[in-house]
Amino acid sequence: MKNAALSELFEQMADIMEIIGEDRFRINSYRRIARIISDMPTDIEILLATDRLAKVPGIGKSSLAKIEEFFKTGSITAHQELLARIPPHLLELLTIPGMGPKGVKAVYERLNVTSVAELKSAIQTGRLAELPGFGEKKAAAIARGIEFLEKSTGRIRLDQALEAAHMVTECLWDIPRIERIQPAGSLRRRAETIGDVDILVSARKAKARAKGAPEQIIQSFTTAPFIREVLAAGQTKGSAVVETLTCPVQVDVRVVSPDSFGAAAQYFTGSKEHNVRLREIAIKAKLKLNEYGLFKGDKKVAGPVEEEIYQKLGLDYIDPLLREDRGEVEAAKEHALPELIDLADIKGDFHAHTLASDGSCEPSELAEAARALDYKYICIADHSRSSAIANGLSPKRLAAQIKQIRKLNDKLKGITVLAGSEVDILADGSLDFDDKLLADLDFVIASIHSGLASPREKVTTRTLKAMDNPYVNCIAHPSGRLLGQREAMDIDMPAVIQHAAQTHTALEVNANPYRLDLKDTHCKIAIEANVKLAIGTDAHSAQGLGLMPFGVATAARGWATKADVLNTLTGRQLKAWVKAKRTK
DNA sequence: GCCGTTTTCGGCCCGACTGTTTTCAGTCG
Repeated sequence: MKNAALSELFEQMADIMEIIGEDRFRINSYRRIARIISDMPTDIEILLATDRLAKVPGIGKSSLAKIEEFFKTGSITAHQELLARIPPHLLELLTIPGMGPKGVKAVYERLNVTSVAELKSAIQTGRLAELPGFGEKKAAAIARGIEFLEKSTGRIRLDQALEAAHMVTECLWDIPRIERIQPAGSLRRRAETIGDVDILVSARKAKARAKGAPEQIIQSFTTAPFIREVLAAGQTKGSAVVETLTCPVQVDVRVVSPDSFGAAAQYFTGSKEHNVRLREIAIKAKLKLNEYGLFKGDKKVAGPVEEEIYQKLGLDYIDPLLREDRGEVEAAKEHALPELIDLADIKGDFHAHTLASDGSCEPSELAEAARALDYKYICIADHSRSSAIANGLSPKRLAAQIKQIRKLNDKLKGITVLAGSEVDILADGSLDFDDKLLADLDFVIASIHSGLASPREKVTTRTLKAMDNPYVNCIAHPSGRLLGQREAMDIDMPAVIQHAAQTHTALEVNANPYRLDLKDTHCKIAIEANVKLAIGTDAHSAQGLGLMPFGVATAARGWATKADVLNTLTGRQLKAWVKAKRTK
């Protein structure tokens, strides 16, 4: 699948066009195309071959020709021509915070700077500060930007963003007269990774310079003990780097007035693309939408309450989890939004490890923790023998564990422990345990833990073959990715989804914030193909069961309703669901 | 470059903060 590579080409063309000063609307459409392609859950080559690509909004004749050329020749002439106009490493300068296209153009044309290293030296020798439009402070800011870039790992995981948000929120609640605090941005949308954390605050009116006045709120934030560096501190906006246990996180705090709180929440939650769609609708209705409210002329028609913004635009309320411009605006118009799965719908967890493999709890402790969460069942799914590094169970040890779990269930009330396994899918697609043993289990999840870098054909066939087994109920972490650490396998996900539908196999939504696998867009095509999602925390401890909300959010971002998620079944319904495949 | 229930031409989202500026451009989200 070449979506990512192709998207990158369009992004690069847009970057270069910005530096050389092309028409900004033209640039925008290139960026839009890049996003459409990277968001696309299906292989773009297939869309192209089946004449469906031309129907995708945002892709016109010109870009269609470029995409065709890409698949015919492996490159795009227009891209090559643009590349030839700038030095090879110039685009890297754009990734430096504080350096935009105009800045890059200036340092290149006037100082002949063509790389980050050369820019560094231009700062050190003072040449950058002398450049018109620059100055001492700007040069220093760019130097810090380079330093930040060299240290930072880019985007952070959801759990890390939540930790930073929690630290700042706790500190803000200490300020008198604070009324509301609302994390916004990609964190509120529960995107799989987060760039920076946005937090909105409103306070009851306070006298100027009193605690609770906007500037004072920003000051309380930027002088908090966990702040490593202040990036900006204005009247209503503060931006700073928060030092969390695991990593530095950029946090933006914005103070908004209560009568604009809903509009601000809408605006700062995004996504950018979703907001652009909303503003287009506003303009067509002769309204103006900004972070202060929805206006008809000078009159504010909505502002304090987020729901009212949508209502006044003629839309059903759109859950933040759906605000990605992936069809939610159209659905809201037609009253066709899904009723999203909610944490309260979850009746059990399909993926937990015990001391028997690499977990830290006994089954009984996990059962207690699951009961505390109001679950009806929890599936113990320890590793199988091939995952030797995780102390995977031999057939003999698994048989003993099954007995142990049956015994435990005799004693337990209100919760059922399901005997399961996270059985390894071996290199040839066969499983680590024979069918006879698997038949004794209540629920079987199968997954790949080795050879993740194998070619597409291989990993795909392995997964498809595993699904053919009548005892495999679910494929765990189907892509194998670890956010920020390991790329997903090159697996043909549409084929996996199609086969899951045919074989009555669920696909896991692994709730661990490192994984979130299936990812949101794949969840959506799985649901459209009538495949059930099984959310599993992959817990290695009792606390690990608490990761469930990440999985629920990811499924919901893929438009999952209660009916799409296996975890909402009662124990009895689940048993019937498992049996249906075995007796097929 | 894309698009059309005002449009096949002429539009295309909006504001805060910063720094370098004597009134605004660049960057960011």
